[in-house]
Amino acid sequence: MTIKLMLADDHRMLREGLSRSMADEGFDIVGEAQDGFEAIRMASQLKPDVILMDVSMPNCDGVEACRQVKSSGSLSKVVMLTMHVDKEVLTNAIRAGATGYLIKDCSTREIADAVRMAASGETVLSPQLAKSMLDEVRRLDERASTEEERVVTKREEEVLQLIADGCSTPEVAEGLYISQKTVKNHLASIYQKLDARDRTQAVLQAVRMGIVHLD
Amino acid sequence: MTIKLMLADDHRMLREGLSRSMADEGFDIVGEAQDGFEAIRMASQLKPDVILMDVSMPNCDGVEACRQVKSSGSLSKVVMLTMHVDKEVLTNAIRAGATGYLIKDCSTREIADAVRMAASGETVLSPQLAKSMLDEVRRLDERASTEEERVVTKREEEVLQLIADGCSTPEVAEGLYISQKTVKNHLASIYQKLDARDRTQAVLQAVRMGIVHLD
DNA sequence: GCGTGAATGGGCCGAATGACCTATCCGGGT
DNA sequence: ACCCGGATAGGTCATTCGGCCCATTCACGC
Repeated sequence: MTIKLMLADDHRMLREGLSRSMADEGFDIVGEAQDGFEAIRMASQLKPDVILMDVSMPNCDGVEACRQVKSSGSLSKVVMLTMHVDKEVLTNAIRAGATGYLIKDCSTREIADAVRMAASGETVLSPQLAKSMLDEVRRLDERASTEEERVVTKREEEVLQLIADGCSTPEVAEGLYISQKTVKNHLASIYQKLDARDRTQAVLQAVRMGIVHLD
Repeated sequence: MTIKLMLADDHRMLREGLSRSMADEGFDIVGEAQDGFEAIRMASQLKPDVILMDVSMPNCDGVEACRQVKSSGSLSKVVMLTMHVDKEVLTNAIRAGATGYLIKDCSTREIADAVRMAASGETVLSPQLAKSMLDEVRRLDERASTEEERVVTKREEEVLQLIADGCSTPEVAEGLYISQKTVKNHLASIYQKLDARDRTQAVLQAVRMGIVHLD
């Protein structure tokens, strides 16, 4: 039960290098396509378990080719290869039905692992991509947990969160055991700090800044 | 240059099974800890390349132990193991400085791959976790691109977007070349459909549903 | 043709909102 | 001892907002 692998990339050098490496890793290289159209044709004939597909190719790019292959009812898994980390392209690839997404400078070993995982139906992200996602988590997290340099005070933050949760001014007052007037004062202060002119903009800005969270 | 691996898990069965499997995969198992404190002590003495650390352990859980190890200046990479996919725990683990995050029912091969990647400094996510992240992308994407089954009409969507962009009622009216009254009518309709009682809640709900986008 | 829903518009009214002003109290830092 | 910022609270005011009536037009489908 060796895995049938198909390659699609317009650069001969890269294609042949990859072919050799993957063969060494024990995969059965059933075909190599030089452009998107060829990839679509070959996929339907060869029925590979996994297709390693370059994002940028002449005659129908990899994302579109992936979409075509998937919509043809093929069971082949598609792992996209790309030169750079690009969130936009990643999103499009996912939309097109790609099972994995790798950047090209990862090691032969990593590519092989990704192909094996894809063959078994697992979704695979390039470590660098996973890292960028996690970095984002870290970034958002830091914003949220920075006690110092806080733009709004703790109390103002509480007001914002309650408003985001759907409370009106009197309800916020009740929730915080303070008067409506104080709530309005906090809001006025918030508007200045967040450059907002009403509660709607203030909450949206707070969401953007990670100060409050949507359930 | 075999990779020095340390294990930290309170279940003897799992620890020994993992130890054997990882040894078979070619790793040098330099130590096994039974709880968080022991893990911290052993990490500083043994200086492993990678620590496979269970999230839940007596005497200082894995996340806290990871934090301690990292803050002690250790260069050991920490890969967290957990029973279930939990976004909250994942976030905490990342915050604590974990290099990877795996769920326990993944294969020996996957764990081995993860350890190798972690050792080389790559961030690793369990395929299932990566998948859940991608699923979220897919979900959001579908919401955004579903032409049919739209909850709010095109016009209502335009109103929502302008309000999210910071426009007041008269400004929305101006922007869409309609009267303020019509804007209010659209808003009233939106409130019903989105179960919101004011523009703030309507916009937040729209953001949650992917109907409008924050710049 | 007839109904339905989307989009447009009006009037009315009470409540909510935001702007601007003042004031007290407290804690931390100069 | 003094000042400052945060949190509390009040007043007044015009504006906005949302609820509740209503009507017209147009396009689509049955």
